[in-house]
Amino acid sequence: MLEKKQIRKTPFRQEVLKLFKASKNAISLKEIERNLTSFDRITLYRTLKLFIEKGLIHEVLHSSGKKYALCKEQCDEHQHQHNHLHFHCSSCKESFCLKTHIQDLNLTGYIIEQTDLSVHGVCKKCNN
Amino acid sequence: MLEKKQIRKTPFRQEVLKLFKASKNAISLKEIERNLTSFDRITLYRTLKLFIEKGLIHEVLHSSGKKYALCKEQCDEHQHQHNHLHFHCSSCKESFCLKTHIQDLNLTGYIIEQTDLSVHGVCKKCNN
DNA sequence: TTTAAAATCGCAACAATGTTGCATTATTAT
DNA sequence: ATAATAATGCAACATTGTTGCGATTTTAAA
Ligand SMILES: [Zn+2]
Ligand SMILES: [Zn+2]
Ligand SMILES: [Zn+2]
Ligand SMILES: [Zn+2]
Repeated sequence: MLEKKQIRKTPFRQEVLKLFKASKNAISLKEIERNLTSFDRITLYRTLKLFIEKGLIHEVLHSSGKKYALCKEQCDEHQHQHNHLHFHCSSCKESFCLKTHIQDLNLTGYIIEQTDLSVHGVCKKCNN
Repeated sequence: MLEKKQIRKTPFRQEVLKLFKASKNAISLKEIERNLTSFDRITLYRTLKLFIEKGLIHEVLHSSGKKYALCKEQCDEHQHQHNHLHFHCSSCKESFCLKTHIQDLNLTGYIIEQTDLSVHGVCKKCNN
């Protein structure tokens, strides 16, 4: 998986990737740090930056901070192509990547490279 | 305008609001700081926080940092209700609030409180 | 296998932004 | 005018982002 994205395989990167694979939802920097046996802050920073650049993970933006999640689509070093939305639950604070289709946006004259749809509310589980 | 949003009128807040009124697009913290005659970092931080809480301005999220823009809709202390998208131009680095209609999202079981659509690309002006 | 090149890592150092407490000052209502 | 209330300015600290550089590790070549 790392090789496929042209990322050199190292023990630390494998551990970080393993963490992402085990995470159902997007995870914050703190959550990542908590779940690593040991880590260097800067190395982790550069690892995440590289993973993003290579199209392995993508950022999930939120007013209170960033989260990160594996890319499910065909993202690469040139572009992130996501057609899913990010749902932020105000109750459990989780951020989900949900499949959806964003309509064609009527933006004549603009070149659209990437769209990100962020939705805030209460998720299925918390709405029971 | 401040009174309408139940924000106490002070010289500093008036100057910040004036800045927002004069800005066509969303502005970053640095841009705000650059355009104030003098400022205290913490007071500015709290002013922006208050303006957001009271529904006077809204955050415009971007991977490289936040920007802020006046709310054009009927936002208040309870909720921000935006139906526009944020276009981030990779050329001029400006962030525009553009009017659009977001389709009904097929999210059965979820409670939707707020949606934010962020689009990255090249704006009209830079695409000439 | 040995060696050289290239990339990664770990640390220091610093920048930017976010956040709280508290004493002082300004605003508002009585 | 006075008292209550809120805003301000400062110190202090937390979090995250970012770069440089030497040491270490990985990869490729000889
Ligand atoms: Zn992606
Ligand atoms: Zn996602
Ligand atoms: Zn708003
Ligand atoms: Zn906007």
